[in-house]
Amino acid sequence: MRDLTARAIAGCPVETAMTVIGGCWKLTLIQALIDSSVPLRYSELRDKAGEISDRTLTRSLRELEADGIVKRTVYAEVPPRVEYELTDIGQSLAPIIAAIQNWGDEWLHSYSKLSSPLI
Amino acid sequence: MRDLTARAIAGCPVETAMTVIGGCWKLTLIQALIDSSVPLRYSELRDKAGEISDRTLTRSLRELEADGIVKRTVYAEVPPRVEYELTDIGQSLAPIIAAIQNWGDEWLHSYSKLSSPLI
DNA sequence: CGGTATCCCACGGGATACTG
DNA sequence: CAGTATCCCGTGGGATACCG
Repeated sequence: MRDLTARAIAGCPVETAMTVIGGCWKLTLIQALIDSSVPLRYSELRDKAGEISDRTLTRSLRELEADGIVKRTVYAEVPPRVEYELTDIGQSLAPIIAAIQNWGDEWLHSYSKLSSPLI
Repeated sequence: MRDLTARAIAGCPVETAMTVIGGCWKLTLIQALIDSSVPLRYSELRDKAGEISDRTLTRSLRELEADGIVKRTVYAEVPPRVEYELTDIGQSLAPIIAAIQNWGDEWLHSYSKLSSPLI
């Protein structure tokens, strides 16, 4: 990827967005938080996301936190509890994700028509 | 990335879309074709995209073609001429790209407020 | 003009094991 | 419970050189 800070941020907002929400899991995690509308714990996110590995889940969440998309709250309890929720700017991704989702459906239909059946 | 065929296509349309339009250059190329509204030649796309390498440009275009997003037309002339244009499903990405672009702008503003100035 | 070929690197992501 | 640590691999993308 072209240097995210120099090119994406200075030049093209599309690339900025793709950098921030890029990586296959991030939209999935954001979607999970949108769906729940209430803060989710680490293990809840892991369950909802599917087959994500702990390492990838942690890294994705930390990047989303660093980019201001999610808010991470640690409760000093035993056993430990950590909750994740969307920030305002994170919430504002909802319509985009919905649009991408619809387009993905459309694409799938048109694609399966013009080529041999998938799988 | 989780196997694009098995998981993305079978499961989640968001991942399907991200697979098809993923990679940092694809949206940029699609955007260029949307902006022009007339077929573009290879060299025109290269100029509009910015600093893309030939190899990456060719590969991206071929993938977009394989996924039914762009149509590639070769004219048997000397010197050779190849034109690229969006398919219908490719055109339908326009609102999504616009949405992503707006979000990228928004994010940039909110982000530069909550952290130290970029660059 | 519109590509290929070859080589190389960075990084997202998985697997496994371990911990405060 | 919510992670870290370590290792490994596939792929996107750049650099350079060459071709019909």
